[in-house]
Amino acid sequence: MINITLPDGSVRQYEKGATSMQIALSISEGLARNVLAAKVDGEVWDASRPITQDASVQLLTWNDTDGKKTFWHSSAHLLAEALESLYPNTKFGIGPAIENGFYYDVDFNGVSFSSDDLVKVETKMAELAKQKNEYIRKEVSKSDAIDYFTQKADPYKLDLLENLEDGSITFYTQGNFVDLCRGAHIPNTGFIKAIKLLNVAGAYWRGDENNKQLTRIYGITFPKAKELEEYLILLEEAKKRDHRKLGKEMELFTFSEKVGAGLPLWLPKGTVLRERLESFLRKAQVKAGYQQVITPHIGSKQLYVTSGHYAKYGKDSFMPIRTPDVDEEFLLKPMNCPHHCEIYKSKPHSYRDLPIRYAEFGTVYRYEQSGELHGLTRVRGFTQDDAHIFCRPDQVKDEFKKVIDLVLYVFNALGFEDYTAQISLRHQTDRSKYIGSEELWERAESEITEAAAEKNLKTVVEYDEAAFYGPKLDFMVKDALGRKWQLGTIQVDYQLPNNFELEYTGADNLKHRPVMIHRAPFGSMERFVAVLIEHCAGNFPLWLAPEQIAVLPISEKYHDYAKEVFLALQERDIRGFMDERDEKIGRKIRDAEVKKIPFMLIVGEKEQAEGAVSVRKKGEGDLGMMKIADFAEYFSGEVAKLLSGKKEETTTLE
RNA sequence: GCCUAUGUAGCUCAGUGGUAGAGCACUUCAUUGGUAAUGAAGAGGUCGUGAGUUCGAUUCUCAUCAUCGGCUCCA
Repeated sequence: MINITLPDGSVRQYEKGATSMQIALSISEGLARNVLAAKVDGEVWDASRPITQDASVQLLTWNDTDGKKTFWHSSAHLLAEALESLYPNTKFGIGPAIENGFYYDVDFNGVSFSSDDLVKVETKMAELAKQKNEYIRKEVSKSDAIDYFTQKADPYKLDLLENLEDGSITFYTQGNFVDLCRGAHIPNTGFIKAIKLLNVAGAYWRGDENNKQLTRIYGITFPKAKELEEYLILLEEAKKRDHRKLGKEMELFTFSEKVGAGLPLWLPKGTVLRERLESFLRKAQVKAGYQQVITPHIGSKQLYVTSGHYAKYGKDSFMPIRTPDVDEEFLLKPMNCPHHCEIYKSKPHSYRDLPIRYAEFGTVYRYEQSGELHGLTRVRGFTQDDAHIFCRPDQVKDEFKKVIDLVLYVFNALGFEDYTAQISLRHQTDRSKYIGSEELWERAESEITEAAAEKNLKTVVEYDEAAFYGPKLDFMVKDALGRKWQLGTIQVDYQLPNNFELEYTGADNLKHRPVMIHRAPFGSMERFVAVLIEHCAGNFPLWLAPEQIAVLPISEKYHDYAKEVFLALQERDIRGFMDERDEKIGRKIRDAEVKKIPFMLIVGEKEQAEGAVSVRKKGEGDLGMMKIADFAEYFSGEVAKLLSGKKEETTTLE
């Protein structure tokens, strides 16, 4: 007999060789029907795999992340089986589960395949799923495995096998399809009830552009048809929130081929939005002890040679600008920090002066690869809400914590709750790509980690994600389509102060080197606005909305009064427009709703007589009549509510 | 940069080897209205750009630019 510990801590006894499926059956039949796999001592196993010694077992169903992953990974095998039966010469790369679904990288050996062919494959998959073929695990020796794939002439599987150790190699078979696979899998293909292949894309074998490009087929599956329907509706909803679509519709920004790819043009309404965000942050930064600075858009190449960035990124950058007479070279500013270092150097500093915090909404230019450009989230010219903190080594942790406070204040005020804080550290073993001493790195890494812990941040640690000059703490959020974007970032840098030979005079009257912290709560204005648009589906917080009110006269007779109302509110910094078109009120309201205007002010005979407006709130309807001054007060109250409440700070209407 | 797809009016999209159409938006006229679309008329495009095939190209071919979905990269 063996002892099986269940997640609730209870221990049950089973025959040696019992399977997770049998354990599930002993608990309840309903559970057994839903078991996809099991975690045995922390490792995901097939539910049919015999357990031969005492173990802790967690049964996995669709409700567990690992259950879903197993389900999707098994679906990838089903996709491969369908492809092999439809396109017999196909060679297979890898087919993992991903966050939402799965993909399989395949080589069609010259046979053309496009998204039009997906339906055919889906149909085949559904047909194979109905056969309820079991996923059968088999341990094989390395030589047998090599023989099998040599005979099958699959170079990718042979390549994978090279890195596997004899004795740990398993094959999985379902129906007529055999795959090299670690597992685990769901019991049989019958669990897969709803299948959707989403798109086709190219992907290099092993992610290396020197290798052959394979065809990657993305798909998603569900145990119930209804869940697939819901997922597809969700995708549709996400598309409606796409910042590129809303940005165009709401006239926030545009691009022009003539201006150049990846160079956004901010339209008047987008500019209002951006400037509101900037002044919001500027205000918070003044309170936090930052000083605003301004630096030019180009800088001598020598500046970036000094900083070390030219050596690392110069060749991928925009080409240097040359002066006509002297042989001088200038770069479009790819970053603000070297400029700020020179500001720091413009006068001597005492340890008493530190920390010094220079902030700048600095526009930078980077030559991003053409295939990488994407709306406002990935562009070639963008404005960072940058700042550099120059401090003493003993101040790093405290400053770091203050920056975390600032980032959280910004996120709170804007309603971002679903973010991840990622601590990016060095590669665990390979230290070759980093500059700076081991001692400084260790110190920086531990201080970041401690600061995050002391601020109770929920964090994930990622190795090999640090910048080459120091570790960082990044705030990641997801866009409407589930893609993750880095917004805020905080980075410790012991290197740049060295390169620029920054100094301060210590209490000991000796020269010391300050530490730099780079930080940007928004990241870049472009990316932040993009994510914000998707986050709120274009329904911006009242204080940010480019147009906060629409004054809608019932008819031409009340245009003069409407103007009076509009000017009175403009006087109080309330933004908006008058709709003086020759349309009926119903039409004006509809158009204002579609344009996502937060407040509609309807004025007609009654309102004019009483010096009032009829207030209609977007999405909620008629709020009734108010005197103009009362509305202005109510409005300011709403703004204040949005900006306060969540945190200690309050900001008044700007 | 690489692979796949796409590019027609301000926007969303039809369409064809014989020099283009719809809806919305826009303009004009009528209408002066009370909480999600008043009616009528009109104007608007060298069909992304360049070259080739052809009697003739928006349509076919090639190149190029941009965009889409990925890959790689990201100070």
